[in-house]
Amino acid sequence: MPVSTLTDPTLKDAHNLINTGFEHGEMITLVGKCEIDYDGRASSHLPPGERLVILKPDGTLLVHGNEQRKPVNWQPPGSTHSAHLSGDCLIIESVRTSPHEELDIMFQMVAQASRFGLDGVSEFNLEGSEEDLRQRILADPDILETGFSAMATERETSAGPIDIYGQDADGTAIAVELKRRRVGPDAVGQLNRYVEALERNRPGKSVRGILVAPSVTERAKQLLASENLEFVSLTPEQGDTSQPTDFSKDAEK
Amino acid sequence: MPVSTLTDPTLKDAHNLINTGFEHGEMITLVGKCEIDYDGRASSHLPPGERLVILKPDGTLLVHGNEQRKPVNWQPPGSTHSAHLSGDCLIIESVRTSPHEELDIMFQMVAQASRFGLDGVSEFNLEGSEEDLRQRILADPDILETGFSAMATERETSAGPIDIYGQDADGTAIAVELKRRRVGPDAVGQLNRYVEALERNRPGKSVRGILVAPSVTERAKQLLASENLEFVSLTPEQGDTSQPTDFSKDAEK
DNA sequence: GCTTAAATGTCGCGT
DNA sequence: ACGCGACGTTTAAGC
Repeated sequence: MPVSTLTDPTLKDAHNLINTGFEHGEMITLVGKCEIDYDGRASSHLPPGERLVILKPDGTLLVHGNEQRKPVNWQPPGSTHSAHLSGDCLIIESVRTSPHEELDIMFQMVAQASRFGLDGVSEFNLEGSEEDLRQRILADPDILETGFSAMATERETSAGPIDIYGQDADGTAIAVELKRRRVGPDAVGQLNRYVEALERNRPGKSVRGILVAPSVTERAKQLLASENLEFVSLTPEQGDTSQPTDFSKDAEK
Repeated sequence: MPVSTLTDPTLKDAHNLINTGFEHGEMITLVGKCEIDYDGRASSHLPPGERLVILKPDGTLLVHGNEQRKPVNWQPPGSTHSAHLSGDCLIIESVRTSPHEELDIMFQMVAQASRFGLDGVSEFNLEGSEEDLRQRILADPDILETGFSAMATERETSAGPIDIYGQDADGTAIAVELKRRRVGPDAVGQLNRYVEALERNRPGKSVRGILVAPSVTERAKQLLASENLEFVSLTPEQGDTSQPTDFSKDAEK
């Protein structure tokens, strides 16, 4: 796993390293003082400052400062990168199409330039997702409500797809919206759209709407009540008995 | 702007560099082969593979592969990092509290280790945000609708804050929801929640709801119609006459 | 600290 | 390519 690193290189040497990295489809990192312009979905300008710049072979570009998880500037995968020297600056240009977005990084000084290859993507499985919550309910529908039976997942309505569509012991239709974590008003609005869409399609017949999540906020609880929707507390993970002290914040139906 | 870099260091030397970086409040980057476990809001495991790891002095941790804008694993700012040698591994531990989240990175091999300081945050102003759109309307309310007058921004309702609350030439109340880009059903649901909250609070009096965005999707248009809500096409930027070919996709009131 | 909604959100999946 | 919704969303602002 070879890494080529230049410390305090001339801009010309940094430029050469970058181009070699491009040719080999490698990762490139640059540390130095630079000024940055972005124009695309929005636009921004960063005055000269010290940053870490990362170029990935898939066209991703990241600019990181010394704080925050989010890059201060970036380009998404698929962008096209190029580097050139102009006067006393090393300029990195990144262009994306559809939508058109452009990012220009002007380096006054490069303190470090590196290039290296990384192996491809490896197996990665995340546990605790909304999909896990769905599987939990489909495997044992009674945990949602005694007598519940699932009839479809991702059932289409004019307002969008319902996570689980089913019926209760009486045969009344139920729309179930799943959330992996505590929810606010947005999730209630989502469920409400689906229920209203179903009711518009089957006039006269009522449809129950059930929001399934670990818990709901107070405002969401009020909205559920005013829309005549229901809530069932479930987590994606089976034996999740976390935060017993937070029990007071769990909203019940 | 001093950068200390080690190429193909022993794990012991890499360990020393990391601890020195911690002491000095510096950025640290590591390139090497590692295995990663995460447990917190969800949980995941990454088998051994080559990655770029970034540690920021504010407690941020990023793990990047050779693709994607998003890190494959991370810890948010405020996390606590530590490094130690264990057998033939260099282990980085990161812990976050509230919620408790833990990330363990086990390096089998380090190809590059660096530490360097970056100067603080600098001026950064983004243009084209929803706030810009709001300013545009407040400066000239007629661009929304002739006779419109704004009475409040972020006006609170039982369903949440309305972007702009005002009235039309007839004195009828209007809730305005702003979006900086083309919107889907979620934005319609949001506006609808606000309008219904206002109507619940002032029974008998009707409230108009206007969604302001560059354009809406077809489904959103249908939802607007079924909820009796309106749409006005505006962009955050003044002279934004982009995508004339997309005009057919702009929904009109 | 919790809630709420914006974001250059990003990302994957479906049409 | 666009629509749609999940995401360990992250982040900021208000309370």
